[in-house]
Amino acid sequence: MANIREVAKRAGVGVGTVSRALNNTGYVAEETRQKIIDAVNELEYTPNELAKQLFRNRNGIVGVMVPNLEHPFFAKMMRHIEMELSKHGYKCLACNTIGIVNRQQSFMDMLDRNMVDGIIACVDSLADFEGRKGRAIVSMDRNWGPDVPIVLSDHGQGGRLAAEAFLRDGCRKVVQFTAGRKSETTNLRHEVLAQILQENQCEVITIGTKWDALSYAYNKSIVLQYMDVIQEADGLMTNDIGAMSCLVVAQKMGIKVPDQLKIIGYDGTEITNLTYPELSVVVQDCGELARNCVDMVLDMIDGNEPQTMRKIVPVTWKQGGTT
Amino acid sequence: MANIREVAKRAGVGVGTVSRALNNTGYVAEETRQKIIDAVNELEYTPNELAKQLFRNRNGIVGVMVPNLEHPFFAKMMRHIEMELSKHGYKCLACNTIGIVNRQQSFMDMLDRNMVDGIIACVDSLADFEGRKGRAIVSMDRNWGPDVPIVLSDHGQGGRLAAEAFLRDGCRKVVQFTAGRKSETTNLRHEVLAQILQENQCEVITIGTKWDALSYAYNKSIVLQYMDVIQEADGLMTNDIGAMSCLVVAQKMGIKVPDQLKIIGYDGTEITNLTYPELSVVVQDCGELARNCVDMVLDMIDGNEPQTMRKIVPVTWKQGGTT
DNA sequence: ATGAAAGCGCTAACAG
DNA sequence: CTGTTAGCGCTTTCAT
Repeated sequence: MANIREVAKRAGVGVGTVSRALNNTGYVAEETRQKIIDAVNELEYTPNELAKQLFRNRNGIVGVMVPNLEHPFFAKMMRHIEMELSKHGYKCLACNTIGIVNRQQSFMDMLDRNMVDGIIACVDSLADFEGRKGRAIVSMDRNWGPDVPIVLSDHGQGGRLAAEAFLRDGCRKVVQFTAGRKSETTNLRHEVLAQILQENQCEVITIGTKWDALSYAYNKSIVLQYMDVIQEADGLMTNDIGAMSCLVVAQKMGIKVPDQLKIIGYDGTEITNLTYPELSVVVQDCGELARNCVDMVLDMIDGNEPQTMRKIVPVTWKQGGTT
Repeated sequence: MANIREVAKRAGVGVGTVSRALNNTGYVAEETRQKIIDAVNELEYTPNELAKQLFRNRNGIVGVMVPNLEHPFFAKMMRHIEMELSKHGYKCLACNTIGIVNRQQSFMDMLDRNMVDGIIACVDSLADFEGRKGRAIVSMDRNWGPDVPIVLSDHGQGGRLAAEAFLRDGCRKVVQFTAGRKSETTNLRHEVLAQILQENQCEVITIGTKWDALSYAYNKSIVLQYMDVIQEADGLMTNDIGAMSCLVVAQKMGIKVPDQLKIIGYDGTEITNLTYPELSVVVQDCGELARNCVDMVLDMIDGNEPQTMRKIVPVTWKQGGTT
């Protein structure tokens, strides 16, 4: 645990010279540099990042909040965000917000305490954003008001793609499960789906749930609870997990998919490859979402105003065997 | 961005007093305390954690390495580890190691640079552990040699539970896909399974793969590649994703599960609820694994020797519809 | 009970 | 080219 002063002493130079040599900043004679390198090796010196961080008032860490790290969609986002951050030399501090009171607030506080340089938040409520205008915060897929830039999928397009698939298959009565709060940006998919289907004389039943809790058991219980509604429908759309739950329950009850019921998953995470038939899905481009979140937050950390307050990323359709 | 000196000046006291008041350390008169609190509020002062961290030479962060944050098992571990760390006031720095060269090494370096107080590693190779004896490193499920304490599931028991299920169902020929390197602790499950089955006149075919890459596509391609072998078998065990891939492919080919083929998943992540029939699985207790990893690493951060170099956590059997 | 002062380990400005 | 010095913002003796 040698420090820079010991290295300097051993090399017979001043600490400033050591710092310059090690950081390649400013001039240092080749001979001197070599003496310093030797001293570093002999002492097994490694710079203390904590001291650098204090000096710079930065620590190169971005906090990433999601409701649940285990949820396939958020896990995927987290993977992409972490890799993208690492490309830029940043580290990723991960945080589950569900199930821990005040977790979100304490995470936001870390910005003030300089424990993170910025935050990417994929969570619902806007708790404690007040007074943090100008801080490096980017929201993923949730509207936190006019002061927080948001990166999100084109859910209007998502709703349209799903509607077109249902119409293509001649559906007359489609059920959709919505998640979380009304008036969320993410509910646009359901509004667009309903509008397009209704314009085409297809009935739409919209059922509100709180899937976001991501209890697989809860998902299934909801499906079971509404099974009578589903049985009378010929189409269904909800998030991946919900859709897969429906598929399983429908199969168990002898409903033929896709003959009697078309099912569309929203998100398109990898797990939708693991059913039979494979789920037809609207795919969110997590790589691109992550890239935009990271670019924006790093730009803000550098002190710039957000280039845009709203970045929309296209979604794609992936045909499976359930439509 | 007021600092402690400005607060002190405003309150008309010394910085030491402010520090003591804010941290409840040492005496401070009620009247003085109040003046300080007022100053804090007026200035909207928040302590700079970076400075505290330098002083303590700790930052309250534990690095957690996994191959892939998106893999259901590692995502589950990450969730549990993060929640467990947060219970103890620690933060979780997440890291994907797959697909980025030298990622693991640079993560290990962070220990030396004081960028993390400790590391929980769920990765294969032992790159760069050399010379770090005594550092706060805990390994999850991988043997990194005698100097690194390890927390792992009782894979012997896991193999036994699976074997018993196959025998109960009268299997005569069981295929198992092994993942990653030979001689891994995790391969014990396959050895025990093979031994028990063979003792009971049940043939065992062991096929080595590199599932760990966690490409769902790769999983499926492997299953397809060995489909002729699988078709002649009446039992199959591999990790959750592999097992689900098999289930899908088998169903697609008209193989009846579980009548013609019994399938057992190893890990027991939530996604195994999402097939029909639900997968029968050996469940790893990620909560308990996480608790032990965290307890050990925090203990080591406190400067203690590991209480044990090997902590084994029981697994459980969960009966699904595929056996 | 409190203020002054000495660091924590590093960087950067400044004078030579 | 290099050594010295003054901080970064905080905590903690140590007198008083």
